[in-house]
Amino acid sequence: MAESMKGLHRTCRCGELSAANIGETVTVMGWVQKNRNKGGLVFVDVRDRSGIIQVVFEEGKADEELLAKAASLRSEYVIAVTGTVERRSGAVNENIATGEIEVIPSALRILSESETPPFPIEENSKTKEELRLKYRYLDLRRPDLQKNLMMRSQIATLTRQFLAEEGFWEIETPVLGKTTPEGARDYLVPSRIHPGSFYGLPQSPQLYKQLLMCSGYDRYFQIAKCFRDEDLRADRQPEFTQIDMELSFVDVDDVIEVNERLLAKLFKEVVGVEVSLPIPRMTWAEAMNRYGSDKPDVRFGMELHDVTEVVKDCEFVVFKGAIENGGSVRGINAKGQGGMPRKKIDKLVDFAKDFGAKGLAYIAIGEDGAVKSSFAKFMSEEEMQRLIAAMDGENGDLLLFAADKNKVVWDVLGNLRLELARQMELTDKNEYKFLWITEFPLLEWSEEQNRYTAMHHPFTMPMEEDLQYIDTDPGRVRAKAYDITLNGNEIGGGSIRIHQNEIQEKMFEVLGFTKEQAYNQFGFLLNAFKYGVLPHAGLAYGLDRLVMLMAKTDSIRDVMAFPKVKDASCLMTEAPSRADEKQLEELGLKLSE
RNA sequence: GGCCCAGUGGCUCAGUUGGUUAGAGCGCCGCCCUGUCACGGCGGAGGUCGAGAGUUCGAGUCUCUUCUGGGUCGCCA
Repeated sequence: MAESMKGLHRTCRCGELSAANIGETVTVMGWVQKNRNKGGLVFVDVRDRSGIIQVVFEEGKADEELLAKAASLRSEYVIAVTGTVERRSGAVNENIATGEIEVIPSALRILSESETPPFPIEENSKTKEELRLKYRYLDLRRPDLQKNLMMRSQIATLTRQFLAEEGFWEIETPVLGKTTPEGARDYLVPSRIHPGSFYGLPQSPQLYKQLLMCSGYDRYFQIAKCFRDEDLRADRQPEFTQIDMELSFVDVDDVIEVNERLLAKLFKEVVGVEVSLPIPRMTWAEAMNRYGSDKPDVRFGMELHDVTEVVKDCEFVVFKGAIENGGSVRGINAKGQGGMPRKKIDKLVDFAKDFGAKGLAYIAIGEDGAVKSSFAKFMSEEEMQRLIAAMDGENGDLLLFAADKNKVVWDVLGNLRLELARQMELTDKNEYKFLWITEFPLLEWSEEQNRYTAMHHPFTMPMEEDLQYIDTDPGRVRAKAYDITLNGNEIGGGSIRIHQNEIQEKMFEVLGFTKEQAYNQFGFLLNAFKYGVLPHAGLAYGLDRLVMLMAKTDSIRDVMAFPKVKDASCLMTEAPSRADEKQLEELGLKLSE
């Protein structure tokens, strides 16, 4: 039978008690973690978000009724205990923070009973995620999730504090906005008042924050919910949170400077990591050439070597063909992996094929210097030696080569490099290596759409010195865009925005928009730009991903309270669900099936 | 949309080349136990082996289909 807490007042949380409280009378409330009944002596562990405290019911000290009540406690009952804090008369438990004290109770109330939970409420759960997500409210009782969400809260609080001190105003922007065809697929919300019309949920507050700059708000930030209707990944959810900011009258260095100090503060205060400033910068071109990635993990080397020049005259058709088609031949050197069994190398070849490679050429150098290679028969001895030398190949090394269009070669070797690092255990989760990536290409050719698309977004400022190529060679134009990366993850990105109407219109033209289409979609921005628009720039972090890295987990779901599963549904609420006929009718919607 | 992995009592798992009545640990229920904290002792309950079809004298095990969850490619300005 559930009892009332009337007349009781919680004096502190369980884990807040220490030897300093010895002798005090306290009232704690929480969940029964464990009941250890020794007969005339009952130990009850009480848990709340702060930790665990042991309560000891002893025959003689506690009356018979109290002892019987204690014995009746089961896991996850909610109880209130009033008693005195005492030094443990038994052994100290070194494993918990309150291990040298215990509460000797004078009163016990059962505020709520509980069914046996479907899985144990404990740290380092081994229970399948599927079940934990169905009972997320129980999963969230576990200390590891509580720790992660506490860290998330701390990060949000520190961010607000820091940005406020730097002169940023926190301003909310609409969630019901205008749908835009550029970029990711929008979530649509039907309008009841305008049947057939839809709001789009924001993929980011991009346009609103630019307009706020136009309106003179100078510095804005928001911890903003964003939505993208695309397939999920371990680090991607359909709704996620950005730390979003925008600044007026600034250039690249200004944005980077304030953000470096923000990152340094967060890492220092939340995880005790000193970030040495300034954070190194690397151009996109250098990142691709050295690491095959625009978010390189620089905790380890294994850089790409461009060997196109070395092999350009050889008879190996794979290399030759790639070069003749305007591509390149590049390789990576997996140090000490020369003895890798053939089967494992074949697995790497399959891995490479997943990223578009037609194959993977290799040279395995034995400890004795004997060379095994998939293409040795097409090369002279001298060509082989030159290639090995170009790769810094030594005895015991495994050299892997990709030959194709640059984009494919980068992608294949960039990912292969990460896979090998994983196999060779070259990375350390406790090491944090930040890197800015700058000078991204402005545009990207889309085979599917047969046109250029914006690599960042259509409001990104081209680099002045490249503007001359925008008509003749648009792919060559670099952007004033920057990403902040950490250990091979993009944790944030931003750009200087276009603030000249003629450049903005030019941009839409290059993207294949007619003037009419551009005004139809973004007219409010283009119009705003007619009335005194200032230079401005911004940046946005993926908060979930940032917390994930700081909490050292592998899944974004571990740092969100109520995440969705792979097919974007929620196992707990069973959202999304079908709307009833009346709702659909009001919205003017008819389903086709 | 493609590919890969997993699904066996409440939880985590084992289950041999297809072969009697599918096991273990934890949890749960009952009894006992005054210093436990992974408490201990004794006893007990609990399974359509994700679902469906097929092969077979016989399927947890083999085949096909399907469902659920995870990872990933495409996709994600």
